Amino acid sequence: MAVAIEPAAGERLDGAPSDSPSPEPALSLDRAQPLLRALADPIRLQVVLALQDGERCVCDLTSDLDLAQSKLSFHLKVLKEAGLIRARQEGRWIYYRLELSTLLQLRDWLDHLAAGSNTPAPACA
Amino acid sequence: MAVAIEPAAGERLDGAPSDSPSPEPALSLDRAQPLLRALADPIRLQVVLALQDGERCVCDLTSDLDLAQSKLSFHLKVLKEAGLIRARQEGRWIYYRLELSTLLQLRDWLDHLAAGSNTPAPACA
DNA sequence: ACCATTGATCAATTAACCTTGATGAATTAG
DNA sequence: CTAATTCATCAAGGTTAATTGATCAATGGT
Repeated sequence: MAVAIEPAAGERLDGAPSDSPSPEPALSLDRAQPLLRALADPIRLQVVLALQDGERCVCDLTSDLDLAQSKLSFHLKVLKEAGLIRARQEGRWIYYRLELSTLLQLRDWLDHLAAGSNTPAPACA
Repeated sequence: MAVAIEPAAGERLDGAPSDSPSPEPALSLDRAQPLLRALADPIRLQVVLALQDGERCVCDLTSDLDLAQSKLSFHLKVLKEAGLIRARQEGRWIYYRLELSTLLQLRDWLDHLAAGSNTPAPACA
């Protein structure tokens, strides 16, 4: 016993204590796996990084990352369906932005995974 | 059998507040991506979960997860090459265990990614 | 209305990955 | 030594995912 680690859900960025804007729903294995898959691609990671500083329209991303329009669109779709980014239309441009909460949920999931890794259990034959 | 599992490199498992802001080496994009890829597979995630409670030999994992020996071996190799697990031979059994620090590094990387996500930056045309 | 631009979608090819079954190396029991 | 067990590795085949080029819908300017 004494290993329960449920409290922290949404907080613990760096020093920021503040309040809790979102308790983060806590991810199940089935939900974490698709997120990992969506992030497990060099292009999609670049996209996510490019969105770190805020929204960007597809046209900008295309030139920033030097990608074929079709290619970028494909990866944006994967990220969107995974719930990692969100689209917003304005005029004839479409802006994408990170879905912070999803990223945080994944972080928390990894955190639990690591935290839940306790000790022994050897013995085989 | 002692079975001590590293004193933990990342800290902040459960209650332990401790200090040291970044005990983990800090992951670069190039290093985080292969880790995500290695985890982005249902079987490999199962393996990781199965190792949460400690070391297990391949034979046990095979029956626990009901996998063909060859198949499991393949996925163990992927995880090992990614640095997420480590093998230890004892007699004619090979025990695998989680490489906690790698998992923590990835968590920290995600944490930075999320923490570094500010808001503004619209404006396109 | 017409045309240019933005971006999504589709079909076909290509590439990456996973699975399977067989073989081989190392270890241990008889 | 021989046989059995544990596990890694390899080659072949199957499956899924990514890339490419073309087409289409929507928006906005003229």
